[in-house]
Amino acid sequence: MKNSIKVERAKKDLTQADLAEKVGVSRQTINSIEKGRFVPSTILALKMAEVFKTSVHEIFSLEEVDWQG
Amino acid sequence: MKNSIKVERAKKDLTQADLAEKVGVSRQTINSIEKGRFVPSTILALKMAEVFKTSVHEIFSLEEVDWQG
DNA sequence: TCTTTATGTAAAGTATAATTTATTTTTAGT
DNA sequence: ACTAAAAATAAATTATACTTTACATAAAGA
Repeated sequence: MKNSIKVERAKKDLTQADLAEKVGVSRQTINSIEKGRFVPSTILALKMAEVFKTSVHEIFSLEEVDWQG
Repeated sequence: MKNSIKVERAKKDLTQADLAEKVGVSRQTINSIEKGRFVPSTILALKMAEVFKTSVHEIFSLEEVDWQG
């Protein structure tokens, strides 16, 4: 799964720590998601969408590999 | 978090088992998510949206309680 | 009634999301 | 070059999504 968290943060001028605080997780969790190491829960994705005032689809998108396995 | 999986399944005439097979999880996992016992991963939510040909937001929505805690 | 299909739950186990603490590396500003 | 903020990463721990197996119930049809 790809994500555009870094771009959305830039648009709103938010640091990873800022975003973490707004959605209620740790700074490292945001970093791990942004780097593609963790797949966030749907609740967390919806919260990010709300903070960025956009849709989940604008932030996260499936890749072919996500349908394999 | 609320969800309208049952309604979306009805629209597409899919059983829990049908949906499970399409998104690659077990039937019990679908049941647990539909009943609100499990919060799905963002990958799973995106797959459901694709199967239902709609958005994650149409299927899942945050409640006040999700922002507490 | 008997059978089949769909659903709801539960317990035990595995995989992984998320936390905490900590260190290192980048980046930006002066 | 120096400093400070931001970002990247890691190890250990905790919480929880998801699987598997299993059983129970309700509805519909033969």
